[in-house]
Amino acid sequence: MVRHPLRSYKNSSTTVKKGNWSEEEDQKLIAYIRRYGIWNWTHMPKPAGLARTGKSCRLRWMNYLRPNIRHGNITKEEEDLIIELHRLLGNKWAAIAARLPGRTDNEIKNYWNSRLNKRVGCRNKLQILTACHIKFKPEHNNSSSHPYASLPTIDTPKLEPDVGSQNEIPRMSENSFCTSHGVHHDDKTSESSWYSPCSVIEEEQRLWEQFLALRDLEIEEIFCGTKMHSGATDPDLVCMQQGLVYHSGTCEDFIMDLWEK
DNA sequence: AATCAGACCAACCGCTATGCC
DNA sequence: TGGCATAGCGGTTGGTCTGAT
Repeated sequence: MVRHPLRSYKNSSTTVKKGNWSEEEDQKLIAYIRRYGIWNWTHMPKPAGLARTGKSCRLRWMNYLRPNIRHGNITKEEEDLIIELHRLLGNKWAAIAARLPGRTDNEIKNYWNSRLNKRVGCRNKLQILTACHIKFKPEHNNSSSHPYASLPTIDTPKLEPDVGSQNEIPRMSENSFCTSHGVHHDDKTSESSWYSPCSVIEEEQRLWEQFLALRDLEIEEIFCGTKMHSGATDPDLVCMQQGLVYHSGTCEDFIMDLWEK
């Protein structure tokens, strides 16, 4: 990927180059570091003959030029490890990269943002839906245009109806499914029937409520000292939301303690 | 063949952490 | 203890590539 030399700017008496690195610049940096080592990024560019900032040199070296860097071809094992580490550590790219020899935080971050984020996010949604015990059958009626129409069918454990209440939840069974039009009970022993319709908004609202309930449960579990088992929960946010103060250290320490265990 | 949108990714930027005086 | 310099981290930008139309 080539980046044009965007803009250069005057830094006191010298012009600082920005944008993509040329082969010549790379060689200069490599040669200099081989000869003198890394002693000070800020003051290194000038004696190295580079019209770059120290920051730029450091980034180029760390992400591209230093030995044992591996580029591309992230293996399935590495991918699984990234997903697992991200689940545990969140956006701590440096910490994740430290556990993947030869990979840089920048590469992992890019890989996550461009590929894994969507995939994992989608998978999490499906897990949430699974947890919500809802089964969709999009082909019925006009439901093909429904936003959930593309979702796969999910196994359907039973939900106890909120009998008698105004917001009665339709009874679900192995032969039931829910669409935006309502819950359909497909029982061979009786005629197919539809429970009261539920709008898309109501359905989405219920999904979110159930999602948040699950999240609350998870947060509660964390603060009860049990093992965190899913989701990259931001500990600071958790503290804020729950009005709690993690008094024996920072929230991050807490998460890291869990990680160590 | 031309155009466009989305994916990809190197590099930049701003902020924080750390070390030294 | 405070201030400064430097290193490091994570979010964002923007140029190129690629596949769809």
